[in-house]
Formats: sequence, C-alpha cells, structure tokens
Amino acid sequence: MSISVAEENYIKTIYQLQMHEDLVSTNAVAAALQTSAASVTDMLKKLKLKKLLVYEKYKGFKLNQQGIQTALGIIRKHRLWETFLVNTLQFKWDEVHEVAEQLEHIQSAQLIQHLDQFLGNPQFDPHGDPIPDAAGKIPIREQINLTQLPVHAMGKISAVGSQSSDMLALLRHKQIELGATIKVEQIFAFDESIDVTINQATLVNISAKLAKHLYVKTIAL
Amino acid sequence: MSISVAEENYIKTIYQLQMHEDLVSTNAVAAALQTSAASVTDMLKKLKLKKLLVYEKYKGFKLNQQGIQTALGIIRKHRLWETFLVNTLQFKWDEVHEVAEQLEHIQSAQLIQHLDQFLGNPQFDPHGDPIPDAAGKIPIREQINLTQLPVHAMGKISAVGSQSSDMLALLRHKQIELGATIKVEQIFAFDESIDVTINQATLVNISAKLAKHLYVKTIAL
DNA sequence: AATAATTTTTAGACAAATCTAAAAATTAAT
DNA sequence: ATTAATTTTTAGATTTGTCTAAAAATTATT
Repeated sequence: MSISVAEENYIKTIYQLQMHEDLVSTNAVAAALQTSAASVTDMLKKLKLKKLLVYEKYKGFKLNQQGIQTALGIIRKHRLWETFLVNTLQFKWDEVHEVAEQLEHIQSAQLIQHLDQFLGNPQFDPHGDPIPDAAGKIPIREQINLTQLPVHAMGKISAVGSQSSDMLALLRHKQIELGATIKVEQIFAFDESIDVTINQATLVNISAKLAKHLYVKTIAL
Repeated sequence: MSISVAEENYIKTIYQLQMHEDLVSTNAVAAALQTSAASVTDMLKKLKLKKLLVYEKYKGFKLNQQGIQTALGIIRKHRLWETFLVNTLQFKWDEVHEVAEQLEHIQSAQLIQHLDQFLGNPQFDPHGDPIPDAAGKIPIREQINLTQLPVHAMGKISAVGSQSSDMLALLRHKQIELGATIKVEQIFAFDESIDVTINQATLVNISAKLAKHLYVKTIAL
C-alpha cells in the first residue's frame, strides 16, 4: 500500500509536532501545513485507516510505531538530500530546504542507499540535525543544546555557553550545575520556555534565553 | 502558470512521438502512457488551453514551439539525472530509467544548473542520447546511427558498421555509398524500416537491420 | 453551573486526473 | 457509395485532496 506525497507531508509534520507535545492537535497541523482544520480531519481518517496513527475524535492524535518509522524514512531522505545539495552541489545551507522538500518524496530505496554511500554515510546534515539510518535509528550527538531536547527526554548538563555572573547566579538559584540530570517535562510554545525536573526532584521553569546557553549529553530512557 | 506532473508526462510523450510521425494520434499517446484514449482527449484540451500544442478535433496534433521547449526542458532534466545516477551513484545503465522518471519532475532551475555543472556539462547521457542545453539546443553527435535520425532530417553517410560482402552488394544495389546524402522521408513503425531519398534523387527503403549498420553525419536543414 | 469562546468534525462542493460506455467522426472495405 | 471497422470525442462517474459554512464537542469564563 503506497503513501501519497500529501500523506507523507502530513506524517512528517505530525512527527515533528509530537516531538514537542505528546499529543498533536488538528489546528497545530493545519497551521504548520497552511491548510484548513477540516482538511486535516479528512486526512487523519485516511491515516488511521492505513494504521499509521492513533486517533480518536476530539481527543488529539499521534503517530504509532508504524507511522513513526514512516516519518523517519522521509526525514532520512530529506536530510541526505540536504547534505548532497550543500556538500556536493555547493548550495548554501539556507537555499536547500525547498528543493529537499521535493526530493524527499522520490520513491527508490536503491537511490537512497547509493546516495548515502556516495556521501559517506553522514550522521548529521549541514544544519547539524541527525540523519536516521536505514532502520530508523537516530544518531545521538554527544552534546546538544537544551532547546533541542524533546519532551520527556533526559540529559546531563555538560556545558554552559556563558560565564556571565548574572547567568551563574540564576543557575545557582535553580540548583542547576554541571553533571545535574535534567528531564524535559513540558515545552511552552508561547515563549519557548521549558519545565524541567532537576535531579529527578525539583521542577523548575527555564526561559528560552537560558536554555540556549545550556548543553546536555542525552541519556537513553 | 505551472505545469503538473501529469501534464509533463503527456508533453514528453507527445514530443517523442512527433519525432517519428509529424502528427501524433490520440491512440498512440494512450498506448505510450498506458491510459485510455478518453483521458488523452481530456488532457489535449488542457494543453491546448495552455497554448502548448496545435490541436483540432479528430485531426491529430503536435506540440508548438512553446510545447517543444517545455519538452526539451524535461528531457534535459531526465538525461542529466540519468548521467548522475550512472556516473556518480554507480547505478547500472539499465537501472536508472524509473528513478529518472521521478527526478525529472523536480522543479528547481538552480538544482539543474548546479547538477549540470557538477557533472561537467555533459553533452550526452550514458545511453548516448543528447542532453539539450539550458536554452533547449540539442548537441549533434558527429556521427550517429541512421536509426537515430528523425523524420525529415538529413545526413551524409560517414561509415558502415560491417564489411560483409552481402551488405556491400545491397548498398551498391541501392546506390548508397560513403559521402552520399540521405534524407529520412518516413519511418514505418511496424518493421522499423525507413524510406530515404539518396542524393536528393532516388527514394529507397532501408530495413531496420541495414539501418543499424549505417552511420551518418547530420546536416543542418 | 450556565454561557461564551474555541476547537474539531461533518456536510456538501470543487478541481484535477482518471475511468467506462456510448455517440460522433473518420477511414477502410466490400 | 454504402456499409463496416476504427478512431476519437463526449457524457457521466470516481478518487484524491482540498475548500467553506455549519454543527457538534470541548474548554474557558463569568
């Protein structure tokens, strides 16, 4: 059973949204794809029928394992093509997105396998985003920015990107220090602030500005 | 006004057919695209509306200058991608067609420009077919097989691919010799035989087998 | 808790590309 | 030159993905 380009675009978008919020809303998808909420509902029915997502009327939805694997396949293709465009064809990193959006829908396992090999099996694309392997496994960067950590993920503070005394005072106040474990509980879309649990004990809110200066080593759950 | 993938496939097919027969028939397109004659008629109306072809009901049709330019753009992309797949990604020459059929529809002038440059501005694809340049100009191979010469094209016999006495006897009988000018008058689909005028005087029929052994330098009309 | 606001779904319509079956036009054959 | 066969077109239906407007469900507010 083949998947259309439109379906692929929905799957990719839903995947990206459910990285941040566990359940995805109809309106969020509509906004991301610049379409109407009614169209999203229509597509949700189709994707449910194809057993790619878990969905109950009015209750939000998310991709199931099958859907996630499908999404990772599309993201893999997208990022391999971006790598190709920048590394091989000399595109600038900010010129590649539109073209990669088209190339990611080309259907040929052989093509992707050869492209991957030609590029030297890259683990990260030119933007630094991880490229899932053929099985859907996502490489973990040793150290990532806290803003990159998805909801529910855990990490250990490995570096701070500033030495300002104001910032150090704030960290002391929130009991955040190098080596502390941190778990992302919730990400607030409005101001991009993050609720985290420190050392599996205290819940604190971290502003977007502070998060940009904190780096973590991810911990497998 | 943008052109859909379906429209592009029709345009490419019509172009290829009108290389052989001056006017193209509804059924020929339907057969080539494995679709119904009714669908072809529907599409012809759309393409006429977009001013890409000359069409009158029941009277056959052909691409106009605008349509030919569009077709050449698609063929250029197809052949550049085939070159990329074989030369860069190590595909075998007989594995590339299906994938190139998809890649030829990617819309990005910049992508094709960069790809062309990366490949070293190739003039011919791995099958030996000419790659139109960005302006639609088709490179002429010094010497091509007679079977490659389209209807109405002229050439000068430049080589014969066999020295068998049977063949030489046949050539003498038809008054074909090195340096003779040859003009393709008609190509018969049934047995792929060709009617040609020799030295702008005598009309003779050349079998597919004989044509395969004759090479010509093309002459601009 | 009742009402208001928001979100989501349904209902009905539309455009693109296709189909089948039947009608119209052209071409071939007796 | 009629009739038969073939080709092409029309008419009407279908699928996919979309839309708007209205109804239903949920969430927020007073």
